[in-house]
Amino acid sequence: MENDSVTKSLKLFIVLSRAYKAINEHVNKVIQANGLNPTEFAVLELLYHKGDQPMQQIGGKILLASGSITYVVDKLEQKGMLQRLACPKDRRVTYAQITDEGKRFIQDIFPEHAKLIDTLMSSLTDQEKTEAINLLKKLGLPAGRF
Amino acid sequence: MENDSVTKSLKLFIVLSRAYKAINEHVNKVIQANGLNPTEFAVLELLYHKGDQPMQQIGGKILLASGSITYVVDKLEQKGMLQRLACPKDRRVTYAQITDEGKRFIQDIFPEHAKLIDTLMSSLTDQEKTEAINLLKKLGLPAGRF
DNA sequence: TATAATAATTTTGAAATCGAGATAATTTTA
DNA sequence: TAAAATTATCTCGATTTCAAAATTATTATA
Repeated sequence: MENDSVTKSLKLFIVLSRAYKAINEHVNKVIQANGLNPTEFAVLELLYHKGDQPMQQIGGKILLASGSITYVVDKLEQKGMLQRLACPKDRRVTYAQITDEGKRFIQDIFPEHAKLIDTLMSSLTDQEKTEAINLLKKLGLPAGRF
Repeated sequence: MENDSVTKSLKLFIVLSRAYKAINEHVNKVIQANGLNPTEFAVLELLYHKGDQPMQQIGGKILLASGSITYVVDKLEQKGMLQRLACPKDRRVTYAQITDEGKRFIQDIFPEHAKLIDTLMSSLTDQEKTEAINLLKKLGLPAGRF
């Protein structure tokens, strides 16, 4: 049938959404139980693993509007998890930098976070995870560029 | 390495999130360009494809808090896309039913919606889509049950 | 049959997100 | 150099969402 391709794409869209939501629901619960919301966690983890970031960049990586970045960074600053740092070279730019308290938080949380994700993924073998990673890369990279 | 499994799970979580968000971003844009938000579209599509639903059930299928269902159903009702229907057997229950206008809307939109998704998925062959569907099913179903 | 427990929906107030516009700084162009 | 365009951040108002409590209806229990 000629529209089999479309039908299959729709099916893939549905299972992709379900898998993402099912896993995320659990992950978010644990994050929220630790006093942050998913966006705050995403920002903090970004700073922890990738170092200081201009506010701008954060929006691009976490997929967040500029107004929302200001809001989330405010929240994390109030909680003592990060601090703003003026860029000496370009006075329009503000860096967000994780504090020692923020680092401790991530260090405390991350093992549990990683373990939960591994558990949620345990229905796949390592081989299948590799296949899924490759397929999803092939799917996600071009879609992000459209 | 013993923690390779965890590392791989984390990697899979990241590419899954990216693929989902990249695709969804585009899909949502088209939906919003047609005057509904993604949640409203999800509810309407559910009613179109699965028939009348008690408000309750909608929340379970779309993953939405009960207060939000009331809000979204109000919105769709104001737009003439659905109507509330009292359940004769149990007066606590209200069904949501898509109207003719709602049906026309979905019929108008759906081909474009499906085509967009097919385009966004076009980096995979049909064979790869089938593999991805199977892997994501295997991943999502158990994760949903935890 | 009362009473209590459960269930479905709605209301309410707070939090999160967006988009558009404002402000300030930098870069490009004439 | 001066004006215009671009860039980064922030502010503001509106929308969407959630969580908890309120309301109404049903079912189970004493």
